[in-house]
Amino acid sequence: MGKGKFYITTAIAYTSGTPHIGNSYEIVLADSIARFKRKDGYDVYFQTGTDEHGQKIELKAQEQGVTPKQFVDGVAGEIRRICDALNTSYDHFIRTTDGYHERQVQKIFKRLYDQGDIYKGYYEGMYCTPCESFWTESQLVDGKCPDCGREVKPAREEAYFFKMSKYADRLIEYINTHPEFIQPVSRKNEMMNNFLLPGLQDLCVSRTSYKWGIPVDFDDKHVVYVWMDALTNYITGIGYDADGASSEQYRRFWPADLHLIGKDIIRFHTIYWPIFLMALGEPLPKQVFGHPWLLQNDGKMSKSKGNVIYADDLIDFFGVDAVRYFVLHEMPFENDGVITWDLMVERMNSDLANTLGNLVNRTISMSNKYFGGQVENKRVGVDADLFGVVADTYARVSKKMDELRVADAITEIFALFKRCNKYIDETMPWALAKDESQRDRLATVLYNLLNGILVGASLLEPYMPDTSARIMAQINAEPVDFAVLEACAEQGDIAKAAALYPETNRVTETPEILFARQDLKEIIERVDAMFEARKAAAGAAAEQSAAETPADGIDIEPKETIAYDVFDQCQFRVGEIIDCKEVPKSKKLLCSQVRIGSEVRQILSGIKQHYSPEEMVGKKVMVLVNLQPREIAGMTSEGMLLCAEDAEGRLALVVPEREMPSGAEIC
RNA sequence: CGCGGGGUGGAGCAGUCUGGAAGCUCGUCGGGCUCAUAACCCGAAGGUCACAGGUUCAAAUCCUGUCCCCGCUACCA
Repeated sequence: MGKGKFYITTAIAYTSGTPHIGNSYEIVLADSIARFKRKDGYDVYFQTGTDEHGQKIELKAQEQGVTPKQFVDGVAGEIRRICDALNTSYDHFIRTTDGYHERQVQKIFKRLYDQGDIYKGYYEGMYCTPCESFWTESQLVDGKCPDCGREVKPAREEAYFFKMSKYADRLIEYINTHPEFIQPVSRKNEMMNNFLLPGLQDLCVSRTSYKWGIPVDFDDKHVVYVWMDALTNYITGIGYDADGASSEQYRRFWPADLHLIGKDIIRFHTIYWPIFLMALGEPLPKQVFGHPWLLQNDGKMSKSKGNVIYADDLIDFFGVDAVRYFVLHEMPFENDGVITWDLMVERMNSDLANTLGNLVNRTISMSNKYFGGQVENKRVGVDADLFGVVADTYARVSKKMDELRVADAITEIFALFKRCNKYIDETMPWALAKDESQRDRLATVLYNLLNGILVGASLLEPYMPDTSARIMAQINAEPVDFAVLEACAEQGDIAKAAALYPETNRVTETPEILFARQDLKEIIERVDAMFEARKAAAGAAAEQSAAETPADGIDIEPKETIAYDVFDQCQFRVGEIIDCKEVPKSKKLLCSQVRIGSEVRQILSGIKQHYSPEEMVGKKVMVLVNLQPREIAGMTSEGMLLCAEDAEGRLALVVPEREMPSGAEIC
């Protein structure tokens, strides 16, 4: 009876900040698949969790003045709460700071080192000493550090590397013989052409530049590279042991049947992860699906604007199931989907309230009105078309789910509800009710509707579990087992599919509204109010943090001490801005004409967000005049205007404290 | 500037791989119905499938070139 096991994972969420609705989409998608597979007879294991190491988190924690662990505890808790709020049915929530995971990562690293797949070498690149950063040739700007613009020099640093090249051929072979491995297939060629076929470079799998990671236990200067740490969650979470003492659960569920991930991290999951597994001698996951993104359309999302949409907001406005319906329905297979309040309201009203909610409501009303809530199947009349749809929908949905086309699967279910609505108009129960001789036909019609709703609501359970349960309560029935629907479909037993509703049951006397229609104008007003409040809160927080800044100012990274003659090489003069324009293609640049003594120079500055061209004109400012001219955004800049910058990145031009002529030397 | 994704009736999309009568949802207009959440059902209008060439009996679909839009990135002297 069982169909075997099904192990599904989401990517583990990076705990650098609270996820917005676009990030939360993945868990809902995974949940709908997990729930479908469970109902479909599989032994499902569904894992999600959080990825909690790395430099970025170390920095964020530092900024907030807490330890990295305190920081990730907060964010991970929040992420888990959101997963729960979205009613997702994960079996295990793994954190990469969990003890069992960290121990296994260390063991795995040691084992790969012992067997020669990981070797100690040197990371070589261009190094910027003040920034403490390595850069690749392609990242350099004019051969200089892209961050600070200073000289970089070749440097090498001890690091551990993984011999990717050793396994590349085997991976190419695997990908070629398993066309279903990378989904959508369009991604497969990208990986092959860009990484595998040109030749895989060995991967640097340790870091010494930060501490917040899993230490390499035999060389504790190093921490394990975050991706190696993160990817292994898929096996450590179900009991893998690098020394061969893996759990029974691991032996049952590995390899994973589906890794659900965002399209941006396909490379890690289809190249590095399989190769790590090969090195460990473990089988490869059966399928990796890189799903598209759910984007927010109405203006750029940003915390300072206060218009980021979180899962919580949508749940407040529309309820969990409407949110689940929306994100699943709006996400096509290969292209990014869009989320707007207009679209939410439209889906809510036309699909959930009108098509589904109203169907259930009118059917129950009529059942009560004409038969006191208990409808027998009198089997009078011919309703082949309706029966065909009822009997067929499971197969259609199932096929779409096999292709991971969840949005299309839901559409199939709603096609059934639409067919039921049409059936009401075709049969006109209210007309039948006026003719006593049609009483059995009337009962048949209502029975068929209840049966159609039963089947549709049963199929809806994986996507909208609460709604499914609410419909069941209203029609007083248990969800139909998928095995029954499958059997009907396979045997072409339409008669059975048309008689699944228990006719001795009585529907509720007081049908509640499943989904209330929403007024777009009202929603928009509430949304605006919410965003305004948030914006104000963000502003207040910023002010408070500014107020908290000590009166004696801010601290910055000190530079090396320099000799006087180094300073003396720089020539600063007072310049008067006589004209200023925006650089059209740039978000940051203003182009000023600056009179310095008798000459006029063109100077570009990244201060568009702080000064308008109008207010620039007439200012006398401090100019570094003997800087080598440079092309920026297609224009020449002959010098540099000097600014002070505060902790929030606000800029202020440096001007002479009392009136000075243009061209005066600053020394 | 680099990389990626797109341009199909008013809006959002499918169809493009494997050429063969241009489809879905929403909106609009007209009609029907009154069981129901001003809901439901039917019908209509509306598209030179971004543009220009080419291949073909036949192109939204294949080939070549061009334009435009979006995301990331770069530009902060």
